Amino acid sequence: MRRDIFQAVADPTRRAIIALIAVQAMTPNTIAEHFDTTRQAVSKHLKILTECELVTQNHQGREIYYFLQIDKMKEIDHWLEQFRKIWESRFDQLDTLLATLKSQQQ
Amino acid sequence: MRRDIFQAVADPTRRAIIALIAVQAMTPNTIAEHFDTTRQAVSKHLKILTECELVTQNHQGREIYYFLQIDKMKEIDHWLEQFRKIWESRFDQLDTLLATLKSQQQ
DNA sequence: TATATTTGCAACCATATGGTTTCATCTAAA
DNA sequence: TTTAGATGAAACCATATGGTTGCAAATATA
Repeated sequence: MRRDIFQAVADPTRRAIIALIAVQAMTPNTIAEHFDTTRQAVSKHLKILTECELVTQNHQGREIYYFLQIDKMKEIDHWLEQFRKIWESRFDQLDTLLATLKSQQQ
Repeated sequence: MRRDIFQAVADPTRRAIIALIAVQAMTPNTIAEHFDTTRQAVSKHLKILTECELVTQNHQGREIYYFLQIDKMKEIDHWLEQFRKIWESRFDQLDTLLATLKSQQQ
């Protein structure tokens, strides 16, 4: 079972959970109140987010606060870096195609 | 069937395809040579990438060159923006937790 | 101590996903 | 015109995914 940050972020509910707890740590019950789904479903999402180290637990009595490991989000940013270089330097989206046609002529 | 850029990017093979054609447009056959899978599987990935407008086709005779719509990648960058603001301003990852504890005391 | 609250986990289910093989279509070349 | 190459689409399959309900464990409260 693949567990990486890209797969974690693929689900829209998980993206919403991430945005939610980025502002303030929350318990599963509180998080579930924000969605039209069961607490258990949210709990499964939190498990996935925990497995890829995107969130961390903090036990407070019988409540468990989940908070975002924002540094982990930098992995996506880092992956985007290679493309950012391209879109910042490229005049036109057709450049790769033109490069291809040019290489074909060789 | 959900088709957004986050779901498109969730698959490691698709991420590799994206990185591959970011440099130079390629045909399905050429792309498939880079992976330990069938051409048809690559074709399915290209279909998904096309459906969410991450790649575009350019017909050259009986060959079809696929090239990356790099601008679409900016959508991920844009989504990351909200978190970038946080990780650039936050001294410590525990800040949200501390904020939570503080709000509890009220 | 007995009860209520919060949570995680297991079992189950319908559907999505990623892969394969097979086949039809379109275009270039003999 | 016939043949070969490049591609997309359909059918099929094993597994992953996201959801549910039910239950057990741990902790706070009456």
